[in-house]
Amino acid sequence: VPVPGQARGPDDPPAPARPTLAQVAAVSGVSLKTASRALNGEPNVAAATARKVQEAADLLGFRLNGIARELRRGAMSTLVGLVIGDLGNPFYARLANGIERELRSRGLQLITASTDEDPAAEPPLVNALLQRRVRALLIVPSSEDHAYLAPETRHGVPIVFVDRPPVGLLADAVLLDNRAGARAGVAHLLEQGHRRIALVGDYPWLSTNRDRVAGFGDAMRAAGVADWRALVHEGAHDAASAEQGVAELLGSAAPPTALFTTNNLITTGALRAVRGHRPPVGIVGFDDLEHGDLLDVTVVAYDAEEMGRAATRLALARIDGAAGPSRTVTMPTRLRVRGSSRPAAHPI
Amino acid sequence: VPVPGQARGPDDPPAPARPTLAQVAAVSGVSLKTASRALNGEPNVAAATARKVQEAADLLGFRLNGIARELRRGAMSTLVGLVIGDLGNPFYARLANGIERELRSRGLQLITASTDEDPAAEPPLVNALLQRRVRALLIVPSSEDHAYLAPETRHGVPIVFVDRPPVGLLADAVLLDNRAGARAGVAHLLEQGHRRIALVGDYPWLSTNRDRVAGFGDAMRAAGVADWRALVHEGAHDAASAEQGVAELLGSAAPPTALFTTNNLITTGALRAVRGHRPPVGIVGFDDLEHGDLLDVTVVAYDAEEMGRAATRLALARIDGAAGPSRTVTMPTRLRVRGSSRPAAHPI
DNA sequence: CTGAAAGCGCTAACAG
DNA sequence: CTGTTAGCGCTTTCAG
Repeated sequence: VPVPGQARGPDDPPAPARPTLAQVAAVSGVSLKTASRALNGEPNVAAATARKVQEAADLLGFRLNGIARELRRGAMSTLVGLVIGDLGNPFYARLANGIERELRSRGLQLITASTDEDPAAEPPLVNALLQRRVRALLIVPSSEDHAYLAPETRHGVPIVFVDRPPVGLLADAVLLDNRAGARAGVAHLLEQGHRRIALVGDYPWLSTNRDRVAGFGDAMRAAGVADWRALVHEGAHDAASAEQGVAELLGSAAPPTALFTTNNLITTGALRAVRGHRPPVGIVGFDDLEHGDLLDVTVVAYDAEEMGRAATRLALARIDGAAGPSRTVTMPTRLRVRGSSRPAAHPI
Repeated sequence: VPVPGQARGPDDPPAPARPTLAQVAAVSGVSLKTASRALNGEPNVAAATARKVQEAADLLGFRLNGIARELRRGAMSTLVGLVIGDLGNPFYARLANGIERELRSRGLQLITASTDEDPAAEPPLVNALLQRRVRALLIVPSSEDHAYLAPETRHGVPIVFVDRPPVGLLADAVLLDNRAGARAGVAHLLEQGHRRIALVGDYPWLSTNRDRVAGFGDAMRAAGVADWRALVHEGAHDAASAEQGVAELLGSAAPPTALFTTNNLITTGALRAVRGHRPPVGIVGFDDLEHGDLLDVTVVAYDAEEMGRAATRLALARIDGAAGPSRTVTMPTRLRVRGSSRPAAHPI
């Protein structure tokens, strides 16, 4: 219930201009600098003066202008920029969450820009963030060449790549051990007796996808499946296209007995497609799912939030002046075996 | 592969100070203002001059200082602030995604701050955002009194409340029809023959929870279940506590035959607790789940991303000068019936 | 303990 | 088409 007299809405008269420090100083009868000192809690201000200034500030509804302050203090904000695909993808959301948490502990704030995975959208967004003088930049790159960022690193803006490595640029990065993770997941399916394992993958130009396909190949070759390339089906980029792709695979002449899906969205689509299918189709997916336990699906898991934190720590270290060569942190994955990788119904 | 000579890393010598517009002007042999015009694509600049300036800028690695620009242009940024619980919750992530998309179409950028649902964390975060002179503020409030924001609305910063209404303040808001949604969900369970339906709820002081409990009461009373209050179990705030709570309920002397869970996290916990339980326990949950279709769970659904967009539109309208009384947009919910609300095994 | 002056990097007015 | 002057709101010298 709104408190009459205190509460008020957007219906009231237009905005009076915001009071400035000069006005606060005038009202409280001190100089600009004294007002500044008082409001910033600096020492060497008489208690009575400080109180007077504070009262004037409250009366006027004064709020320090952070833009002016930053300009004066050297045009460096307390903002850290993040460029990602889209926040709607749980992976990105968890990543952003980890980053935000780590930043918060340092009094920094996160500013997010989404590319929708459009490579052309990346440079303008990065540019907008740099223009805003972000303290550091975290990027899950969608573009294929990052040489355009070189002038920036030269001016001391730390840039950290997350999930996908930089191309044409040396920079800090936090990556996953995609190849080993995929290899372990596929090896597990092979151990269960599967041989005709189809890989359902994302766009082939994504480095993560390439590495996961490579891991798939490693495992298949090791198991003596020579024609594994014929089992690779790339090009899905969301749950819907993955679902359709898997449906087609299952309807083909020699359907796979198991699937290796290279990311969370594709796994979701695949799960939809195989629902109720007889005989059951084995599945191992890369990326943990929101409800992976309830869906009883075997996954190659890792801690996306920790990835975000690790990337942030790299950036913070650079902000703190850490020099030295660029570092790459590779995060491990862990095979989380659940019901979906059940023994093949019809081992060959 | 890094391109030698172009690529470089953080290992190189310390950051030369960033060049300013004055330096670009000096190098290209024009005045400050001409350089400004050229770089901003303003008219009335000779093509040759523009080129010269651009070259100097590229050479120096010049990047316009957005902070100085904003200060000069009136100390109003192109930032919109969002204060939410945490990005890790899929609901918040979807909301943020919708907001970000809507903002992007207007060239505005999103800055996010998480409270972790801690009421005390809210005011400082809001303050930090206002100090940064955000163009508008979107809040999913966790605090219980928003009178402290009154001075801000008076200075023309549009504030929009999302998901939960403001208290002690008149402001625009986008809310859900929680009560009707809950009523419909519970009515559906009643229609399936359930009578002993337990509500598993969040903290009782959350307005959304209160409204959903009220809707539960509406439906139960209408069905003649007088002692419905005894079936209300509030206080869960995450999946783990909900799981434990439900496990206890199911182990009690007179276990419920069905559950109404008041948000996504609680539904997840409940699903874990009832897994494999005999006889099966009916479930209707508020909030759609990431994999609701695969989990075959009946939910009271709504479009969280659209909620974010609607809230952003309200804010944009105010930015564009819309006056008038504060508006509240109430978004409808939709009962999405799936398998988990199966007929009661033992109707009373 | 307090104040006056200078200036962060840029753009808005006004001249030329 | 181009240049000069002023000043956004604040903090930082440097003097009292």
